[in-house]
Amino acid sequence: MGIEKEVQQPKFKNEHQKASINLMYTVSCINHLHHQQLKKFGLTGPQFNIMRILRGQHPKATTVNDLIDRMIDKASNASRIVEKLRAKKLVERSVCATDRRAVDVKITDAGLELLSKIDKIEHIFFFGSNSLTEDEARQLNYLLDKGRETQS
Amino acid sequence: MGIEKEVQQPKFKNEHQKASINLMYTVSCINHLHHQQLKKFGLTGPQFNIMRILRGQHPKATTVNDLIDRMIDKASNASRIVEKLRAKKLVERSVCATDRRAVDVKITDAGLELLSKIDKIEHIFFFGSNSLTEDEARQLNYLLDKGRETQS
DNA sequence: GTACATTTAATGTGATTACATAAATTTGCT
DNA sequence: AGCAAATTTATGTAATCACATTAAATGTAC
Repeated sequence: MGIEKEVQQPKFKNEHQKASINLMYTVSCINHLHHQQLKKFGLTGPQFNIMRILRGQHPKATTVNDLIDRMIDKASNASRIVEKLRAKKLVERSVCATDRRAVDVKITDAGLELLSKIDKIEHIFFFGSNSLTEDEARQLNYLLDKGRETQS
Repeated sequence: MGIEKEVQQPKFKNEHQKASINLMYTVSCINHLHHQQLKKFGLTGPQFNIMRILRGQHPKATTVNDLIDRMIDKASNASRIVEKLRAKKLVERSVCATDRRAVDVKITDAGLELLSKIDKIEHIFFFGSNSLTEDEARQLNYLLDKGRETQS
């Protein structure tokens, strides 16, 4: 269904305004889907995002600051999210050996195991995997990168 | 800057996964920008969204239920957002004449005036207005609509 | 007309977010 | 070395969100 129907707005000022609303609406749909599915595994979206980053670095540790840099939503509260994950024994936290201000975070075996379960619904993290061709997805990535260029 | 650099992830499993992350990252940027700018006018993003819907219907009233249907993020708490706007005298609320369960919401003159001020930074609500051509924005809209098709 | 299900909005709640601030450590300068 | 500035993380707080529940009005079947 086109965005006009979804938000019941028949006309937009221009394609750029429509794109702005279309983007926000699309991501809202994605987030709701992720939220629903991740709930079954006891994770929130930001928690899952951090877990994915940590798995990508495994077996190396990642500092909280690195996590912030790599996170999709850089404003979320990384250290409190890490604490939630630690309480669930999905990550370990330790003072960094070379910089005692920093905190090294590592995914645990239990964390890796949980992620491997979530891998079974991996397709929900692939946007348009059933409707867009690889080329179309590539084109979408190109347009997003280009559109972000002049955002301030 | 491409999404690989932004989230420091050199490789993705496929273009669809990259698109998913790219979408979420892009909208996170948009939201932060909107948040920063709207703060100056004392509005949050969802509040502004509702105000825009009400202006579009003006001078007709809109029920809370209609607002929910039209909102970009349909899960946010419409009636509490309306109450915030009413407290600022930007909207009026009245029991619907034909269905006393429903609540009619109307934008006030003060609300319209505030929106006309925000119109001066309208360009921030046009995604990629300085970097994407009209055709490219149209293509982006096409890909978003198509990609959403098979989301569940 | 009555009883029961449905619709519509508001509210209670626990969790999360945004933002400011604090505390500890490191860096850089002289 | 000594000291100010910068960096890194954690925390306090108010606002917001997700979700379940409640309350009121309407619709429907008999």
